[in-house]
Amino acid sequence: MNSPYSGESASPYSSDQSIGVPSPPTVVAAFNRPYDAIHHDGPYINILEQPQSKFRFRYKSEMVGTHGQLKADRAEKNRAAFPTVKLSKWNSGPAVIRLTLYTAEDNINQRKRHVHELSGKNCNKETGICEVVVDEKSDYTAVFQNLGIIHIAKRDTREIIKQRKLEELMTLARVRKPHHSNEEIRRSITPTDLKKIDEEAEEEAKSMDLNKVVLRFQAFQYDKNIESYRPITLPVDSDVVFNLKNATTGELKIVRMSACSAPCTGGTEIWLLVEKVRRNNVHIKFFELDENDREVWKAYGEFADADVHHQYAIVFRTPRYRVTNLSTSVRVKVQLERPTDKDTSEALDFTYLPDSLKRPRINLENTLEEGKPHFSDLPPAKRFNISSYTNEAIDLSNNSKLPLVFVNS
Amino acid sequence: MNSPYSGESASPYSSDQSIGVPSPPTVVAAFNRPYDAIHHDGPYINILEQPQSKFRFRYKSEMVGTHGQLKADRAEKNRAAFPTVKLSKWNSGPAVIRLTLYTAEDNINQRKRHVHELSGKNCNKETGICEVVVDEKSDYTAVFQNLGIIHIAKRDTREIIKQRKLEELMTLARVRKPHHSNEEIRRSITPTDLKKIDEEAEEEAKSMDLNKVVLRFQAFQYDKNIESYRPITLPVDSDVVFNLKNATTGELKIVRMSACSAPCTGGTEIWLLVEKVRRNNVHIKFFELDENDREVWKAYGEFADADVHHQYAIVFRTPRYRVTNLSTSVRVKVQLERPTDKDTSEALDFTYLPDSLKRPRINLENTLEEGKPHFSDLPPAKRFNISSYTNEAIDLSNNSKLPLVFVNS
DNA sequence: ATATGGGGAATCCCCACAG
DNA sequence: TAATGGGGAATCCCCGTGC
Repeated sequence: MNSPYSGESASPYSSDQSIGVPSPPTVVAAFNRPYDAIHHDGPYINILEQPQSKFRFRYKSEMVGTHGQLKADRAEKNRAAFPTVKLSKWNSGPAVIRLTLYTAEDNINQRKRHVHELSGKNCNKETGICEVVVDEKSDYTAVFQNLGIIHIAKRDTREIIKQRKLEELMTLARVRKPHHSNEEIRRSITPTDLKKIDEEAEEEAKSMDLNKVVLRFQAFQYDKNIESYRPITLPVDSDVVFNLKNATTGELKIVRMSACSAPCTGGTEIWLLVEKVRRNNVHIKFFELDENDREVWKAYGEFADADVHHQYAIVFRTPRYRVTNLSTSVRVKVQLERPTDKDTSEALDFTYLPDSLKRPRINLENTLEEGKPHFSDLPPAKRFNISSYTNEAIDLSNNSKLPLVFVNS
Repeated sequence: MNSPYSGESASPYSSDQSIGVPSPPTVVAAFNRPYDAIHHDGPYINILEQPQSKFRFRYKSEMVGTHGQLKADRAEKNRAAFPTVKLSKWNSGPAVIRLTLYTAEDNINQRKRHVHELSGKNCNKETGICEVVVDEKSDYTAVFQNLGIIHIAKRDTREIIKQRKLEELMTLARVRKPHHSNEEIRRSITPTDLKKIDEEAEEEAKSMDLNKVVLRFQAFQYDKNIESYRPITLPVDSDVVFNLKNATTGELKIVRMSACSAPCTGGTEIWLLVEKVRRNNVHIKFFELDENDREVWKAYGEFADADVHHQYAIVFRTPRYRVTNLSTSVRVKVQLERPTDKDTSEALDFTYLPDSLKRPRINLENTLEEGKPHFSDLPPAKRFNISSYTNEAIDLSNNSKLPLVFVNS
């Protein structure tokens, strides 16, 4: 009954902001843009430079040496820029801006403290939290150079979350019962509390996406009266930062393409070398833009699961173009597309050629050996599209869905 | 001075066979074939079925459930066979055949006990050693069904080797000083001994190849006089078993090839999808056999490091055939070849075609857009080999050594 | 050397299929 | 309903390149 959980507020997280400091801020931002806060009378944090959206998170084991810092989204290769925030509508002396990693749920209210940590200058090695002082001299602006994101191993997440929850619970209890000794505080935590924490930690660990984070900023000032820091702004979250080394959030890229034109009738086999994709989570999109860059047509390359070779190569067939009676060739675009997050690779040029059947047929059969199929055995779209010795493609995997053109004995 | 290391024999391993049992056998085989042992008067172990040469070693963490056993080298998919040995020239009652994993140095005398363990029926969970009883009923033959090879993580090897050496040292000391108490034995091991063990373990761990093992067999019989087992044969090693899940020892395989014929003049670009290769450790070998299966010609596909895409794809150019004035096509073979161990993939058929320049030229330039190079700009070997829209290959990696045919804007 | 980036090795997890 | 085989995710290690 004297469990900290059994106080008047349903959740320990709902306690008011004005006391618990410098434990991590837990009230989530109701806004993400400075102008959303105009109705709010006090100071606020203004994100001047968003972090880059793709960045490789590093494991602790990779923390020997250094591996480059999180840059600003709009950083150029020559002119580096870094995540930057400004404390606005504030001129009451030095303040601390605290930066903590949070989870990246779409619904801001569901975001929680992330297990991942920040590394670099101004970052606390224990907590993985970064704090910098801003003042008039710096125009109340904090530039976060030298940030790294430490990828906490999945196997450690449950325990870390549990410890943090325990910590929180004890802090809360201390606030509620300032006259109690540490020993009493510890004993006030019941087995039921512990069980609850265990379960919550389990659940949170399981649902935490280790491949995205947001940076949560909040400003604090030292208050002599309470001899500690208290928040002077609501927290604000940055855009999502995705882990670059990951097939579901990493960068989509076509590294090499075996051909960049094909007949408008479709069905041409093309080979792609790509960066880490997941066979069930990638499409090859062909599309056409009008002069105003509006998409006027799109279609997808065709391939089966078995045509994706170990996340790094895709053998597919071109889709038919929207018109098949072209008299001149048409330039369109191709790109990879990832259904889960709608992300796309850079788009490459691709040329649709007039229907080859309308061009003079050339008989090359005399160059074929006996025992090989004649061109006329092939589907129309293939019949002309390559000369004898490149038309052949053999497939030794026994689960390919595509018909073979030739089979080796 | 009373260190076990300071006894008369230089190495603790050189003590005579007749005492130390059932500690693992340590004297290496002087022979590997039964007929090598004919001059040897006593019983010997005869390997009737060698183990398969490629097998996936499994980590302890993979030992939930089962993943198939080590088969015999000549096992068919329908008719499974297993590593089998026979105790020959022996008819003095039941004996134990012990199977232990050893390292696979070419020089048998350098082989050491391997850190990897055996799993399955008859295998000791602590030691990873397998022992089965043979007798007249079984014709003194042991069939090792149900064997798995447990891959010990590299980070654990040093400590394991160290513990084993310590164990050995204490066993040796006990044999030398049977009247001493365990406590005394332990104290007889000096810091110098420990240091030496540490260093040896470090060195052995570093040099141990975790991707190959041999099975070492030796037979033992229970001796009532000494109340323990003693060896009745020399040990014999099986052929090497390579870890299948490894780029330097795993199976070489061409999964898919973009074309299986090209002109004899060489230089045709071909794409391969392959299983895990290492860019600096793979060649693409073209070769020709005469009617007696003697190799009469070979040449290698040309590619740069950058043409190997993440261990799974290779874009290369065909070598010129030994004759370039063919009037009919010639069938040769292609296969992957791994320099380090001379291993090769299955060979595929490949056809060299008569020089395309001798065939009628076909002008398809009217299908090309302006701004693209004309065929005549291409090297001769490329000029004819594919029609306009498949001759294009774009390369977006900025480190490719090969000239691009077209470059996207 | 040290800072940055990146490839892939080593380890671990889990799915699909054929019983 | 466990035995088999295999792909790839998660973790970790180390190399080439440019100060």
